[in-house]
Amino acid sequence: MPTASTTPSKTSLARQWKELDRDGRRALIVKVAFGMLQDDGEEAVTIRRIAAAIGVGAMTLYTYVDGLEDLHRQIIAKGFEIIHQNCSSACETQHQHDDDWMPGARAYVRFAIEHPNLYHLMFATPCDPEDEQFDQIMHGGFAGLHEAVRRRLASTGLVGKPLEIKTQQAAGRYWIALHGLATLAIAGRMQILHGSLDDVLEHLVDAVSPTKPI
Amino acid sequence: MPTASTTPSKTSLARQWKELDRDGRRALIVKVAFGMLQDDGEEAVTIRRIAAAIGVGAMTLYTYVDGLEDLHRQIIAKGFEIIHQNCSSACETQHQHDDDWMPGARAYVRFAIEHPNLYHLMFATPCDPEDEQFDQIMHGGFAGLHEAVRRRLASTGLVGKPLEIKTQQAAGRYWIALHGLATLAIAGRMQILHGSLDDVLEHLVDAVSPTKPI
DNA sequence: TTTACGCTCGTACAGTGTACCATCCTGTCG
DNA sequence: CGACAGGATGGTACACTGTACGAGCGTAAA
Repeated sequence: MPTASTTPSKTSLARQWKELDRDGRRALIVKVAFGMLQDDGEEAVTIRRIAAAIGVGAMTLYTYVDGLEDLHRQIIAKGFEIIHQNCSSACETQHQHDDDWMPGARAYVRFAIEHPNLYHLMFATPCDPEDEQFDQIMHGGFAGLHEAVRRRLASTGLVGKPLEIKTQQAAGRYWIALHGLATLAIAGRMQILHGSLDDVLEHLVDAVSPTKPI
Repeated sequence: MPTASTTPSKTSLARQWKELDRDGRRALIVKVAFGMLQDDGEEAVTIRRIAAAIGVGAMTLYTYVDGLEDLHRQIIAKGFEIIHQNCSSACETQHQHDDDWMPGARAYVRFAIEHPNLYHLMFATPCDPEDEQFDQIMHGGFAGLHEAVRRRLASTGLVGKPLEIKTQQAAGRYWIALHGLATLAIAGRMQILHGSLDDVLEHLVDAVSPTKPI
């Protein structure tokens, strides 16, 4: 009885597990947890459930992952990789001189809506400024957005000299708007706004995109 | 040894409890839970802990509250009341013909930053469109924001006829921006943006505020 | 062969929400 | 005044959670 679910069978996972080395097993754990987050929500991501899915004792996971929080960090890092990739490729597909801000914005919001549990985990998990690993991940994710904004501004002639701070601030506002829309949409709070999500997004991007030289 | 904590002593709560009627006890439970959320975070809001704080058995709470989810709903409703009140009074204090959008925006973001756990609970809790109680609460909260935006637009002459849909959409964008900033600030993600929070807020509000007649 | 080390996981502890049900208290009726 | 009914109370229990501890194991080095 094959199902449409992306979850591999337990026996398949057990076979994979046996053949993998340390890093591979670590990756497999994250992958399984990732799938569970996607399919069943954050509360379903449980050490015992993951272990059972792979076909291994619960305590075994602790040999490869430093507890549930660490596992969450791994999932978040993977999430930032994906969103970075999605938005980058969405920006690439348009012509360089096109000043259309929408494809990247749409890719961002679509990612959030298609991965609500993941997006929530990525941004609702509080991170302390001391954690340099988290800082690394965040900067990596934001760097992609900033780069896209910088190039777009350059292509439209809105920025002559490389005013890093200014473009970073503009990217920040862009990000804030996208993030606000994404989180409200995920939480099911968009129904009280009139108009389709795409319309809202378009007007929002229009409002927040720099139209004067900065 | 008096502390600065807002948490009343257990004996005091037990005394209150005895003197209260059904609704009063229900309100007391929500109040205690509210304080715990504020002081110790969402995970600390526990049936057993609340019951212990009041000095009553855990199962007793179920006579007044329909489980933890219902309790969360009560807290969320209280949160919307407060944010509505804060933003309204902030908007009132400025002159009617003043087109400054900042006081209300500042009040909104300040509320979120001063009540991070509450704000997170209010907006991260997914609500299904069927739940009309939730719908009621949401509409109440948003109505205040919409009203403020509508009056401001009217005072600046940007809207002649009462174009409800348009002003509601404008209010939606305003809200999305504030919400995005608030959630990123709460999650500690603002450090990678340059400039103070107030600067970011000012530029953001400037970008998202309607400047042409709509 | 002996020793050492890392992987595995059964057991256990301290939590969680909450269902069930015996007890008790209180208000009402005979 | 006594008896009964109904709601409030909370002890116990079940199914979960994360994870600490330590015993058993296979493999590799000495």
